[in-house]
This record gives sequence, structure tokens and C-alpha cells, in this order.
Amino acid sequence: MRYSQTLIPTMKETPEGAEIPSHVLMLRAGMISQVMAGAYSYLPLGWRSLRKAEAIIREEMDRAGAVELHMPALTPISLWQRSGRVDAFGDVLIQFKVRRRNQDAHLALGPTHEEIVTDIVARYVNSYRQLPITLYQVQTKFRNEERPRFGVLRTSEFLMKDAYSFDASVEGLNASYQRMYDAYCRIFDRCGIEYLPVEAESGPIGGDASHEFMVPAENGEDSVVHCGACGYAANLERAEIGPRDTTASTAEPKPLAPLDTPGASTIEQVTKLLKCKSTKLIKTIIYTADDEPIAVLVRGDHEVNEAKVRRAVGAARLALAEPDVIEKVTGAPVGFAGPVGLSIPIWADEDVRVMSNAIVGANKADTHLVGVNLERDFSVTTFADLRNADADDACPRCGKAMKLRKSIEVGHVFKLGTKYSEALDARFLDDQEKQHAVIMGCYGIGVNRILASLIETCHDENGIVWPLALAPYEVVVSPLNVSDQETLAAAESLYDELAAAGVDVLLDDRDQRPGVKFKDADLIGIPLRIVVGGRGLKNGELECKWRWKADAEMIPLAGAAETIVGLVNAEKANPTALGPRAKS
RNA sequence: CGGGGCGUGGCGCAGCCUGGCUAGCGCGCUUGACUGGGGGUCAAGAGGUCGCAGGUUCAAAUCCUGUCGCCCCGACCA
Repeated sequence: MRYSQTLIPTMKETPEGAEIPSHVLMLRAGMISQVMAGAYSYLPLGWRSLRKAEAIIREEMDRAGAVELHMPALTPISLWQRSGRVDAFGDVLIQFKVRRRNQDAHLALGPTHEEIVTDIVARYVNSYRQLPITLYQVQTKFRNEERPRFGVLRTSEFLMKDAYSFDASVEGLNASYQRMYDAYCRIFDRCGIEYLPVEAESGPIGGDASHEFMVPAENGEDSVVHCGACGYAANLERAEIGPRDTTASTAEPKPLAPLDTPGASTIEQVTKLLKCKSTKLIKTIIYTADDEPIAVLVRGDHEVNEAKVRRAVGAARLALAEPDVIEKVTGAPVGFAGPVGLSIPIWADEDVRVMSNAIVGANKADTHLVGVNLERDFSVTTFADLRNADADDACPRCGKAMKLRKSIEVGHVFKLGTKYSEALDARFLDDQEKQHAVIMGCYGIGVNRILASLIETCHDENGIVWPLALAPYEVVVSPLNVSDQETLAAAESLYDELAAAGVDVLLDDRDQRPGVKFKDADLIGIPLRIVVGGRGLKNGELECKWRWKADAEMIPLAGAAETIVGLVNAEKANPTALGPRAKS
């Protein structure tokens, strides 16, 4: 492509409103253009990169035996009603009515496609002989995000690769899941992304049923814990916590005493009022577990993990108790609950075991108790791991301290089970003529997020540093002075040869000063830059520079195309791009 | 949904508090000349309903009210 004939509106300045590197650089490099909050046009350069990511995904999906199809973004609301997800999605589901033959057709834009694909399988797959099968598509998804943000990272319309596996047995599901998991690793490896497959909350299926593929990045919206020693990684909802600090306090037990704390109903207010650390408080939260009230205790600086509580208690349903239940159980308004004198089951996180002279709610309005001690003042029904993991918690595998890392979720694999196949009647007959619901898995990749997370971790002060795999163009040929016939002719013939050899090459044929061309090439991050200038031509040489290297090297003009093709192929085969280390 | 910020040529900003000449500056753009290895110089230009609506005033980019849009923090996120 000739630079003069495409549209690459680079910007010297950062548009107002863009703050994180991927957003700033995608705008400045002329890759995207905002249409409204949460919706972007992909300009030619951005579109090329997006298509490269898509192509890698397709190749690896196909290699893993998945079959591509294409479903509509437009869907009937009835499908979502059948699965019960109209309510589950709430306002996130974009729905509307259109007039058709004087009737209202109630439609929704697909936020994901479990219902649609399951309906297809329900229609056409009836026998175990047709299983297993994995179907996938690359499709635009629509979600009415409460708050679109961070450029292309969270938008209301985005490109997603979604795959769905259908199996006749749990063993089959496990095999399909593993194939997708492996394919995901290959995809992100090929994209040059540094990623972490983490254990994720798996919902009712339990077990090893869900992994998220996370890219550690400062501006990520999610947090994962990661053990640098053994590699254990999990999202906060899922992370187990290793051995706790069991050193009992040596402090002399103080007498139990009430204290007036008017209006202080939150941990923050209490710590401010009493000028104490939140680690001295015991947070008492009343839940209803299958409609029975229970109290859950965690240290003041910790957060209750509802999934852990639900599993520990063995409840099907767990919810924060309604205010009237809390008042009935504790005798106090919300914010003053405490374990002393409670008559409902008390579940406590392990860390509560070693607390002494704690501060708790007094089960009385505007009052807290100080000098509270386990056994003497209250007892706990059961101790368990009930809280979210945090930085410096011990790794459950090796016991070393874990780190908390902000991350971007780029992929998610999930064993679904029969939730949708049952709701939408996707059943098959086994070889005994017995009918079963098809067992499903679903696997998503945010294509836009691949680009954003790559840029987020691979840029320097001059711009994007693309790996060859995702770069919109692999090579840019820059004649420094296009009004010099010799320079232009040399650049054009090199450009023709490279293009003929199948290299994605951009010819910067603009009548611009060298500085402008260099700055733009760096900003848009083309991996290999070939400079055709009078200085080199005199010696029969071209300058050749990788975006991620500090220095250029000279190559002979004669046979330059072959040399460059060789360099590109070598880089493709064995990437040396600095990756995240290029970060400024 | 709670909190905060911003809307002024294509882009980035100043002006607003304390109302008053023809609304400025940088970048970009057009034309010409010079220049030609890291966003060059000179000259001449084009381009703005100051987000929108209403109000106050002799007079509104500036003050008041409403409204729309965008961004950030938090809550939420199959």
C-alpha cells in the first residue's frame, strides 16, 4: 500500500479524553476513531491489525477442529426468554421493537450466542453419532455497558470470537475444553502477548471448569493473584489462600466494653472515629443461605467471598440479608452487627481465629464493642476460607507470598454443562436410544482486546511496538526525498519486489520531511523500517531498522528484497520483538 | 446509579472568576519559495452558530437556569 493512497490520520497531540496508552496510541496512530462513547470506527490501519488477530484465531480454531459458522447479531427476544437470560442480562441486553406487517417484532442484539447456537444444535443434531462438534464464529457483540471506558477495552459493540462445544459425555466435554484451552495458548503465543491462564470462578459446575486468559497490565480492570514461585494464578473470586499466619496474639485480653459510635456504620467510619486500623475490626455480615440467616465474619480489611461462603455452607442460594432480616436477627440497624450474643450460625474466616481484643458491632444502634475475644465473648460455628485473596497472601500450592496483578481479560473458557441445552431442548439419543441433554462448553476471545492489551504492554515513548504477527504492515519503505528520482525509483522497485514476495509492505511515498516519516513510522509501530536515502544510495546501501532495536544496520541495495524477506521470515519463525519489555 | 471534570476552527489549548473593540495561540490544512536523515524556514491564505435552549443585561464565550454530549473515580459486569 502506498501511504499517499490510504488513510492514516496520525496525530501529534493526544486527543482530550484518552488516558491509557492503548487508547491514546490507537487514536494517535490513526487506527481508530470514536463515534460515540463505547463505539469506534476502525480506520484502515486498525482494521488491518484486527484482521491479523482474527486470522490467527481462525487458523488455530480450525487446527483444533472447530468449525466456523456465522450467526446473526439480530435475534428474537423469545430465545432469551426461553433461557431466562432477559432478566439475567437486564439493561445490558439491547432490545427494541420494530414494526413488521403491523405487528411489533421484539428483538435483541446478541450480547453472546449460547441461545442461538444451542437452538441450531437442537434443530439439527439428534444423535450421538453427530457429536462431538465445536462451532465458532467471529461476530460483533452488543452490550449496553453501564460505563464504556478505556477506549477499545470496554465498549458497547465489540468483536468476539465465540466457540461452543457440544459433547455426549463429560469426558468428551473435558477433551473439547482442553483442545480449546490449548488453542487459546497457541493463539496468544502467536500474537506475542504475555498472558496468564488463571483459574476462574466456575459457578455451579465446580471443579476445574473455567479459566480466564489474563494479560497483566497496569490499566486492567480485573485483578488476579499470581505466585511468582510456582506459577499458580487465579482471579480474586476463585483464588484459594495458602497457610495463614497462625501466630496467636500475645496481647493481654482486655475487658469487653461498649463504646458509643454514633452513625459509624461502615468499617471506614469506625476506624476514623476510633482512630484504629481496620485490621482490629471484625466485619460481621448477615447472609441468607437458602433462606436461613447466617453470620459471616472476616477481618475488617478483608472482603467476603460469596462463592466461597456458598460452597462452605453448602447452600444453593446465598444472598446478602435484607435490612429487615438483619434487624430481626441482630436487633440493630444495618451496620452494627457483631458476633457477641448472636443466636444464628456463625461462619468465620480463618484469619479471625488469631484476632484478639477486636472491635465489633454491638448489635445495638450506634454502638460497638471493644476488647472482644474469641471463646470468652463469642464462639464460631465453623472456620473456613471465606474471603477474597489479597496481595501477600500465601500461595495455596507452594506457600510463597502471592502478588496481586491488574489484568485485562482477553479470553475465557468455560464448561457450561447442560444449562442451555436443557432450556432450549438440545437433546440427542445415545446408542441405547436414551435421550440426554447435550453437554456444552463455551469459549470466548475479545479480538479488540488482543490489540489493546498488546499495545498496553508493548509501547515506548515514540509509539506502538507491534510484533510482526499483529502489525498492520510488516515493513515500511521510506524514501526520504521523493522529489529525488533516483531515491523514489529505488524505493518503488523495492516496494514492488517485497509486495510480490508476499510481504505486507507500506511505501511512505508522501512528500514529507524525513523527521515526519520517522515519527509516523515509530508511532504506528511498523516492525521493520527500510530507509532509502541519498546517503546510503551513494554507497549502494539501504538502512534497515527493527522498531524495537536502538540501532539500524545497512544492507546492500543489490538483492535487498531477498535480504528483507529473509529477515522477516526469520523474525516470523522466531520472534525477537521485545514484547512487554519495550514498555516505557 | 453516586462523586468529580470538560465542551471555544480538523486536533490541542488560552480567554470565563471580575460581561465591553474585529474571539486569540500552537499544531494541522491551502498556495508559493527555499529546504531535504528525527515533526524545517519564510510569505500569503482558508477555516469558528464559543455544545444546545431559555433567561438576566444597553451589551453574554464570560453571569443564571435547564438540557445534551464526552472523560475520569467508585458501584455493576453471562
